[in-house]
Amino acid sequence: MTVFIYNTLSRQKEEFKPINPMKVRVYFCGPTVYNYAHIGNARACVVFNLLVKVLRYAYGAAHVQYVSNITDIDDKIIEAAKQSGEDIGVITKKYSDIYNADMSALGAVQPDSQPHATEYIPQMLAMIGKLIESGHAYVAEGHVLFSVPSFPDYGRLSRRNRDDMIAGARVEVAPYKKDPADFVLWKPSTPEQPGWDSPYGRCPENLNGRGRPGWHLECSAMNEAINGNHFDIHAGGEDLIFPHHENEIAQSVCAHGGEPYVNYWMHNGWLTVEGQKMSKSIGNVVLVHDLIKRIPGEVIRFALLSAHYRQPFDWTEELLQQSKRTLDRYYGLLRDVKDIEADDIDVPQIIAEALKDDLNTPKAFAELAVIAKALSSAKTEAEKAEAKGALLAAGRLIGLLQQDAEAWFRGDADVRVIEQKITEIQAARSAKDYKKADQLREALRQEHAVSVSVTPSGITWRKES
RNA sequence: GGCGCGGUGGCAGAAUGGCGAUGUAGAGGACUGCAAAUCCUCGAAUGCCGGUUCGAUUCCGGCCCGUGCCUCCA
Repeated sequence: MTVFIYNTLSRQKEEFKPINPMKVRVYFCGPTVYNYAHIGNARACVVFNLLVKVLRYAYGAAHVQYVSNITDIDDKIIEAAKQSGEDIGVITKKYSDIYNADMSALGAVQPDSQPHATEYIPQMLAMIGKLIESGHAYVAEGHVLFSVPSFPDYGRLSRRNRDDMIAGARVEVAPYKKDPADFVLWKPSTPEQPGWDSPYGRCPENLNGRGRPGWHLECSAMNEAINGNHFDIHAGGEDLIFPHHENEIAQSVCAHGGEPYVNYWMHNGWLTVEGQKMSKSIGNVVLVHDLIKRIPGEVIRFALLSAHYRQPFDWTEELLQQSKRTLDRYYGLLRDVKDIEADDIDVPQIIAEALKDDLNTPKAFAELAVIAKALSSAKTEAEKAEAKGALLAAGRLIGLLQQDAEAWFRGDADVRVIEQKITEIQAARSAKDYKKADQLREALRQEHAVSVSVTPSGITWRKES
């Protein structure tokens, strides 16, 4: 039952104690939708999706609430709209749909709730109102700013103090900030920019007071509305520790009279591509959307989970190919026992324990390999049924190996045509006309990218990728 | 400059105060008309220097190397 989680707040692995075990609440910082999701976005999504699966396994599916947002108002989106000439709503709809489709392809389940920032503007304004009232925020030149000195605990998550931040600041401090560390809750919009009516920022340039939220505010407001003032787990990439999550804590705690915000903060490690930082300027951004055109999503999922989520992770073509080979092997084993009914058993405890121990997926994968070994070397039907059951149960929890084994190897091949050729090969082999059989095999490879294997129980084939 | 993370066999990647998993790649063998798959066997690793200890890869200190955040970022 016990789940252990590495908590960024304490920088230690801790036993997870839910506020209410009947309703464990998890929030994962979702994407800003103005572009395709890249493999780094996918890592975070897949990892914390697995966390939700593991929590559901431990606490019961009905007792875990998984919330992940869509940021659909942001200056980057405004910029993208200007560039493409498309309406902001069109862009955000398009890319949030693509995001969800791409993540589904990686076996990520949809969150129970996927709030959009623009649906929570009234809640954000209400929160701003509370912060101003309580002296934690102030209005200046059309902006509303959070007053960092008003929150003594500021910096606890990211372990930095204000003096350090000011000393290391690389950006010029906006003149309207009372304190250099203060951050924006609300900012004025020009007539062309999207904006919502607000009591703030009425000035000669902005007579109607229209404005838009700062980046950090949405998560605080949406969590307040959906997860409550105080909930269990908040997750995201490690780059979000500062300033995003630090600021969220400040807003939420101060808006709620000092009530704690989140008990466990989880952050996944950064990802590089072939040893380099992924960046547009290098041109090595790996998009999930492109990847799934040539590789099964399950292979990508396997690759992403092959390293521990907090470790730095290098995304390489070799890793991808190795992941493919491993899954091929497992599905091959499952295909060999396709006529044996799997025992209906629970997830092997050693695997469940590994996953409950701060998502130790490499350990879980190692044990998966041990089970696969047991399956491949099983002698009796009973042994095979048991090992098959264990492999499938473990795969179900991790989100792997749930496809039909035959279908896995067929890919997009034309089954009828291939099967016809296989029959011909079979006939040639029966007649011991190996030359003809080999010619037919070679033809299948050339024309259909299909490789044929002869096994004691018959001929199998697979589509090569 | 401030804060943080990492350095384990060719590669990937866990764990651990005392026998260092697992996968992959490699070598040999079995099986096979051939090939593939599978099975059996094998070699191969804790960045450097100190300290604590009977014993350190693990704990502590220093160093080197790599890397992230401090500005939008998963």
